[in-house]
Amino acid sequence: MNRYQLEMFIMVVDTKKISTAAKLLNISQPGLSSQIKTIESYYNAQLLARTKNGVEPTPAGQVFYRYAKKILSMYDVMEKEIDDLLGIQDQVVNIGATYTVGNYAIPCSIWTFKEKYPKVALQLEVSNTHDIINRLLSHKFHLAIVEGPVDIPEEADLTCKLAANDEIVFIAPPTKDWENTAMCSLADLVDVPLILPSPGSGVREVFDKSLLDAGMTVQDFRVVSQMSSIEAIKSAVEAGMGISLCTRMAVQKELRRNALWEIPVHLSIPVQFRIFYHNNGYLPAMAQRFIRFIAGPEELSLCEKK
Amino acid sequence: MNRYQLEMFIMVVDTKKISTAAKLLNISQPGLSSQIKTIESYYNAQLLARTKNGVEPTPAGQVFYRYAKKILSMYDVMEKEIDDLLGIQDQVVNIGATYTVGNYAIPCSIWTFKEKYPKVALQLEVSNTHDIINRLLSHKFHLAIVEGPVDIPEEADLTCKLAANDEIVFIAPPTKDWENTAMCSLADLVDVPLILPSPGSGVREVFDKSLLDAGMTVQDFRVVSQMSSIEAIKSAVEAGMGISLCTRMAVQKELRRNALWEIPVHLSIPVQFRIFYHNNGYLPAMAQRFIRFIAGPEELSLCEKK
DNA sequence: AACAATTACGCACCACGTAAGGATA
DNA sequence: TATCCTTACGTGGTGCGTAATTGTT
Repeated sequence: MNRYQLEMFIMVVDTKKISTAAKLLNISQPGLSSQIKTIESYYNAQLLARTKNGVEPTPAGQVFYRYAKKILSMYDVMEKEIDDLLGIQDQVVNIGATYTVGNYAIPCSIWTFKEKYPKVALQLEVSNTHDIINRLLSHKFHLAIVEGPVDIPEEADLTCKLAANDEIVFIAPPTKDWENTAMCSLADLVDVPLILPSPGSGVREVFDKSLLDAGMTVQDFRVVSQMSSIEAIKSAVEAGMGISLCTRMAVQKELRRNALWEIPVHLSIPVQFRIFYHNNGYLPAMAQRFIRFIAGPEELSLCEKK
Repeated sequence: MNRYQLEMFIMVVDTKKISTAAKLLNISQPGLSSQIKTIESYYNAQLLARTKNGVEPTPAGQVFYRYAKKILSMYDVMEKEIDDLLGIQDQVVNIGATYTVGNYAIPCSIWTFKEKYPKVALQLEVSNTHDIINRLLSHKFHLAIVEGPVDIPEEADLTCKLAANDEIVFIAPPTKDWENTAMCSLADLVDVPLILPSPGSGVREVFDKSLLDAGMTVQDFRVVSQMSSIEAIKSAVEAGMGISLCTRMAVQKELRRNALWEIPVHLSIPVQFRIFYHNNGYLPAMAQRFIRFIAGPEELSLCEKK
């Protein structure tokens, strides 16, 4: 029985679905299923009753749920007490992040992390992938968080961890033209005015790569503009200049309040948020805590709500 | 972080030595060392200070120790509460055990287990290895605990778990002749009157096998008697009929109060206590709890005190 | 020499991912 | 067909054992 299993079980009970819990935990659904089964056979008791659409805890499962939370909070309190002894609360952690990550994913995480360690100083700098990685390599950051593919020099001794999964969505202005758009393919969009993220941005890299897989290039589209700022892109789309694309996380709010509409495209383009840090370089304890907070299997953050 | 790691850390702090803790946990010393290191790097804090002979907890280690105990007890309380819901407290568990195990190792474990589950009915039957295994195979027992080598038919679908490690000791009457006996070899004992456990007993099997490795047989010794009852053997040795051998566990008390003396022999003869149960046969939840209690990595029992 | 811990290295198991199957609306 | 869970199976990471090294009494 380990901490991560408690975390997993709690997530399943909270979401009432193994599948969505798996998504939030960034693991596969069968993987989570089998973990649940491991827990159940440990107590040889059924903890979850499989309902028509999902699962719900049995009485024994409810007991487990209650104690799992207690035990996890006990772990947290312990860690905090240890941290008090170590005197690491006011350490400075320098974080480099790319635009999407730095503007949309990280702020909430920093906020949450600060609730745990109010005195910690998290210095966040946002730039493009290339720049961020370079500055990590020259030890300007303790850690870097980027989206999309990254070129790391062979000789660099970096650790890489998955922080979160997101996907690229196509966004359109909330006008009649785009009302109730049917599920479409990339080919259906080639004639529509398209605003692209500038080359070098993570989203653009992912998009280019996925076009390549589909046997297409950006040349095939009617590109009306390229912009590097995500806010600029969103404004342009809202203003009706064309459609565009970005990570779901970046337009979560707009989609929710219908400031932008999502174009349902048949192709799913996943984007990985990854965290990098020096393998053997000295890491302040607090930086390590933050890494675990973001990317550790047993803590979930990057405040994504699905 | 998992339950077993908490258990391990507690054991290390309690014994103040990684090596003896490893023995009690039935794992290798380097294995335990590396687990400790894993825990330390998880918090990236030193939890144990390496002293001249052993280790002692740092302040942070003491915090960890305190919470580890709390968390473990919370797990226990949870399990009990789940068991209440399952209504398994008064299940009957049939245990078969060989003489050494049944008379010396198990009783204390049963006692301890009953503290946890007062209403459980543990039926213990003691016989020789062959008989015990046969009756397990014909489902007369839920589980069997035996010492020494066991012949299991190919087709039998049994699970085997290590319950504990012990070793064979040579015992002599507490007389002048045996006072301050120097470390000796098997060869030095061939002319001494020897009382052997009957063939078929676990200890005898282990002994025969280890003689074989040394290129000897029982014929080489001056065997004055063979007895199946361990108590009879002990009485005979105490009465001065000769020397004999048995597991350390079986003569722990006598050695401590000097009713018997141990002959320090250069050869170490380990004895394994193993627990067997049907793989696919139905196991009452309580039997599974008992197995975990005896052989599970995260609970230690078989009340051996070293 | 005996004991205690660490380092190095290899194997074996298990967690987890992919793919396919079954059940329900 | 879409959703949700399970089963089957292959692979990589790691827990742990053996052996060798260092340090201490």
